[in-house]
Amino acid sequence: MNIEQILQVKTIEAINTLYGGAVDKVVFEKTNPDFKGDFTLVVFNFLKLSKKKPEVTAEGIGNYLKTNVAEVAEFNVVKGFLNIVIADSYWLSYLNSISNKSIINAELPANAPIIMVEYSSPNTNKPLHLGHVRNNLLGYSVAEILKAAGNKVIKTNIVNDRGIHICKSMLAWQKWGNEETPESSNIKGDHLVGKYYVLFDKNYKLQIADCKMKGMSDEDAEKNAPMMLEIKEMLLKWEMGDKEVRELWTMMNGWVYKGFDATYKMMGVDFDKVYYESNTYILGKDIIDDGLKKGVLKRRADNSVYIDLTADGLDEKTLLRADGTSLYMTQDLGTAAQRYKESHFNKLIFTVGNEQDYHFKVLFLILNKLGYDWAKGLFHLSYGMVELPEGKMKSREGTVVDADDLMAGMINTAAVTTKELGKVENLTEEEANYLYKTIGLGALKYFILKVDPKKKMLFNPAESIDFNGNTAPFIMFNYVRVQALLRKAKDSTGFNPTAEFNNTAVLLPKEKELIIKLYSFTPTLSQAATEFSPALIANYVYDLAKEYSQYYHDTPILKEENLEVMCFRLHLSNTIGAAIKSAMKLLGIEVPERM
RNA sequence: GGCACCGUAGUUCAAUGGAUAGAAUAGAAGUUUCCUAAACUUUAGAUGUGGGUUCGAUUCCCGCCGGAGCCA
Repeated sequence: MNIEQILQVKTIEAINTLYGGAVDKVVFEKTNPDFKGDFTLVVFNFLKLSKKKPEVTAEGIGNYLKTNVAEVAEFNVVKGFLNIVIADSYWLSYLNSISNKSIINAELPANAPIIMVEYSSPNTNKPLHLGHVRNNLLGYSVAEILKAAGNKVIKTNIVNDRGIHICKSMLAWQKWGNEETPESSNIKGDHLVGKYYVLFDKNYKLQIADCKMKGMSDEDAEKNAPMMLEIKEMLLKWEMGDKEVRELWTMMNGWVYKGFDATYKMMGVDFDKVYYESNTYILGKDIIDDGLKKGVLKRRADNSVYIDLTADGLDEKTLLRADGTSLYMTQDLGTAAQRYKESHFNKLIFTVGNEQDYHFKVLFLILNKLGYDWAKGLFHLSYGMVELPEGKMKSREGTVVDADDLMAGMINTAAVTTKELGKVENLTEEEANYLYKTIGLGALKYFILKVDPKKKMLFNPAESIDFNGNTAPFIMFNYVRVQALLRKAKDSTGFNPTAEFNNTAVLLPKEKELIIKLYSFTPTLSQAATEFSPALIANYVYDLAKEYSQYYHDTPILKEENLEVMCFRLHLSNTIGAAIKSAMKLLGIEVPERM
């Protein structure tokens, strides 16, 4: 049991003994910095039992804890708040117990829950943009966090590689491509395909305008523009397995995958299993049959199949068109079932933007109504859109922020800044380039992940992402300072970070704060895992780095004359450095050894 | 029209129903013969609006205003 759990148990005991009332749960929170104490209990909830004033109740519980819990050094009461001070000796032995141990358990228990995390899921008709960047970083980080919290994680990606929109770039390439390839044009494959997607749209719009001139309505013009008819025909051919169309499709998708791989690699994300919609889009019809049999789904007079969700406050949802063709919902029902069959997951997390909240609500509801037990484990990790100052990104208006450009820009800014600060003197070119990449991409990842996933966030391309203040470079900087201290200590004093330390001196207030901060790593990790929120880790690691930065500024470490105290401070620094590195890893951010 | 979401310093972000609403950045003023100043210190500045529940509301409920989204 850790100290918090001891306090909880003993407080329940205290209330029972003193006031004769049963409480099943009490919560201690961290004491507000303006008051003396480490943990605080708010006693207002127990007044009904104690039938005494808040101050008297708090005083009673405080006395009980002080007598019955050895680690409680003292306490004070302010109104209904009971502030508990834990003895320095406890915090010192706690630090000893965690220093040199990995703060995250690498070993998974044999019966670890299986969690499948789906993220990224791009279309193969255009390169990745800032919205995908948030998705990828979020999915990857959540997977890391769940792993660290003791789950077996399977990262998956389902590539949307078929459909009418994919035919657009294919048709444009056929018409105007002149056999252009990534090699011949020296354009990254996904960008080359994106170029033809845009080209399609441009010419299609001209045709629509032309049709309208000839007197068609808006709707008819869009439906009957020659290029629309052509891609519809192409899609039919694709579905019938037409050799020429399939070959073109295979070739162009190949270009895109090569491009995506490069982007994923740069971003530092990966997948255990990749699905392709071209293999899964047929799935789902057996579920429809099952649903019809069970009477959960119904057939309309025109032969279309639907589910009535009006009792749940939703609409009637069509699941099969009158002509028997399926919809997105149909295949999503099928793929979910297929994945369960393959992996027997306990949970399946879909990392998808909040514009699809309704879709997932319906999807989960249907699967639950069909009586599949595993449907209870489905979760939509719904994240907010990334907006630009002028509003939502629109590919048609050319306002998208391209993922590759963004990352390259960040690395470049990191290079310029690092050189300006004169920090590259003793580095080889290779080391310098690694440093620019680490800093630039770290800054970008932190900038995105520190925001609560549920909330929309704003990105202003005109203002470059900061490297000062609440940023990854600041956090890295504090890690680097620790490493510099440790190198020097090893050279000059032979400091051994794996040895136990002794410290009989009284802890400085900041030292105690730092140890308590380390103590809260584990609860923060479990909270981040239950809430699927890397932002909690980001905020935590920033707080830790900031506290350490103040400590480093105010407190001599290597210059401390008392050897025992110096040794303790080095241990503390070392442990904080390790915690920073571990936390950053959960965010998918590497830290440099020097900067 | 129906459904769900959001509104906190100039700006970008925090705050399991708890104490005087925290940071960063931009602004003002300082700190370097001292372990890496991408730092540290001081200062000024915010809960859209009106009700309700509560000992206590940024947080929960209702109305209004404003913003973005999904469904036909």
